[in-house]
Amino acid sequence: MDFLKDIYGDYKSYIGKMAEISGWVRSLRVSKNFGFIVLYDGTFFKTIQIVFEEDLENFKELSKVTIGSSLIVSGTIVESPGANQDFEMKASSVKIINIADQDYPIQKKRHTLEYLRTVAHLRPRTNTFTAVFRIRSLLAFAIHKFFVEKGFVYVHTPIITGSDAEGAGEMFKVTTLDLLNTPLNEEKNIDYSKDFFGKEANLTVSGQLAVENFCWAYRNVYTFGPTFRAENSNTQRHASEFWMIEPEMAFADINDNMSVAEEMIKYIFGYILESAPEEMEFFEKFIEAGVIEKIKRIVDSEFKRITYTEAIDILEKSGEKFDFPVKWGIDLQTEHERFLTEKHFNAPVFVIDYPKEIKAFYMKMNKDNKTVAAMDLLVPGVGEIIGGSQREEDHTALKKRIEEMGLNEEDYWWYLDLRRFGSVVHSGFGLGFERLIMYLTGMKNIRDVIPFPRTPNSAEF
RNA sequence: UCCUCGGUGGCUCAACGGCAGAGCGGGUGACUGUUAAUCACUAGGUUGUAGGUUCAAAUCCUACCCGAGGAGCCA
Repeated sequence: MDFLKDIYGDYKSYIGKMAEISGWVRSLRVSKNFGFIVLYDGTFFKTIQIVFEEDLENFKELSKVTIGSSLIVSGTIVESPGANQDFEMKASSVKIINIADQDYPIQKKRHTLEYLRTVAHLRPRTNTFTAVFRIRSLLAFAIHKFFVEKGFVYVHTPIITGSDAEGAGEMFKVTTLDLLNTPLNEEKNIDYSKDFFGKEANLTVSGQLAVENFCWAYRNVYTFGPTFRAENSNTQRHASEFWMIEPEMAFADINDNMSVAEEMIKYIFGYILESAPEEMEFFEKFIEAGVIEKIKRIVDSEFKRITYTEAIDILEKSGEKFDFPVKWGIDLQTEHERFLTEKHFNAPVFVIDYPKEIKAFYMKMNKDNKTVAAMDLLVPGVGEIIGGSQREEDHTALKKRIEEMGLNEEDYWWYLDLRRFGSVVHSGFGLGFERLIMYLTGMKNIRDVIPFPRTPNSAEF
């Protein structure tokens, strides 16, 4: 068996030689005495054109195969007289493996992405999705490669968490209790001591608190896995199940944090440009004109770094009319973020040192006692792609913050312990894997970069 | 969750109170190099669901369901 990946790698050495290819029909055009089949074999983004003539014993049968059918084709690789391909295969025999039923939902025409979501089991066969999901795979590999090369240790933080205090959003409950007959305690609340884990359990919303513990063992660590948010958010950028990359570094402050984030983005983007040129060309042509140039510019550019206070200043002086008035202390709205990254800088920009009131309890208090060492990375088109911070490493200060935010100290006993046994300055961030894919490919909806997306009211497949 | 727009054949859409249509796809046939091939013929519909108004509803009204865009929450 020969593979398109290899043939495309050096097609000239195949010219005039026999080859055998197995794959699926993407398109078929037949005349009286000959026909063309466009075949993909899964190993490469590009397809091969099979030319077949009436001397084939199953010519009649073959000229009736449907889109999606599977074939094994033997023939000679020849230079193609056609304009759209350098080479093609002249078939000497074609074995029909399976003829797709004629109601195959993927047609030889453009479908809307919304329609393709309703046939998510079939959409990876289309050009768009075959490209998206190959990029997704390569990107995951590139992330591991980057961190491993830098000496980070990959930590598998739990998916089911006994902590309901990760502080990043609504959680999905994990239970084996009979929902029609839940045991109640004396206060008439659900008695979780009777549940599977003997306590309340949830799907994780973030691996951060867990991964921080491993910092004290390996210095530089990261977790990369699925996370879950039971938020009823219906946007192009949110899903109920998504993947996050969360590095955490000991002896690293917020500046080190930004440097690693920037280095990582550049590294993985460079990796994709190199390893998936065919897919990127496709996105350039059909999804977002200019996307390749956009990614190249990121790889070569210096990310901007401004403080929240400077950001507010820029927004106030911009003369722009915002729906939400700008004032020091507000949380930046989508329209503000977009203005900064798309209009003002037209580049990725780190915004740091946010007011403590609008950020999480574990973030390092700055000397001004008003702001914390938080950082968000904003990118054009997608908005917030990274959220991170330097962590509060002082035991007393962290306890105080937990109290101030009205949280329950007991829930954080092990997290607080880190600050008692060899505490150090440390920092980390969370990167939305899907948002990264969206930015790279130009795909506009998170549902179209997840194989089987989960969103409110939608868990088909 | 809120605001806006939409739901008509397998897909993409038209018809916007008065005969439910087109292109693509499917089927049948024609065609000696196609590239989303081309050409001819043909089958295919309880107009998202449930009510209501009307002589008459895809079209107007009400509720619900589903989808999209925007907002909030965030990654």
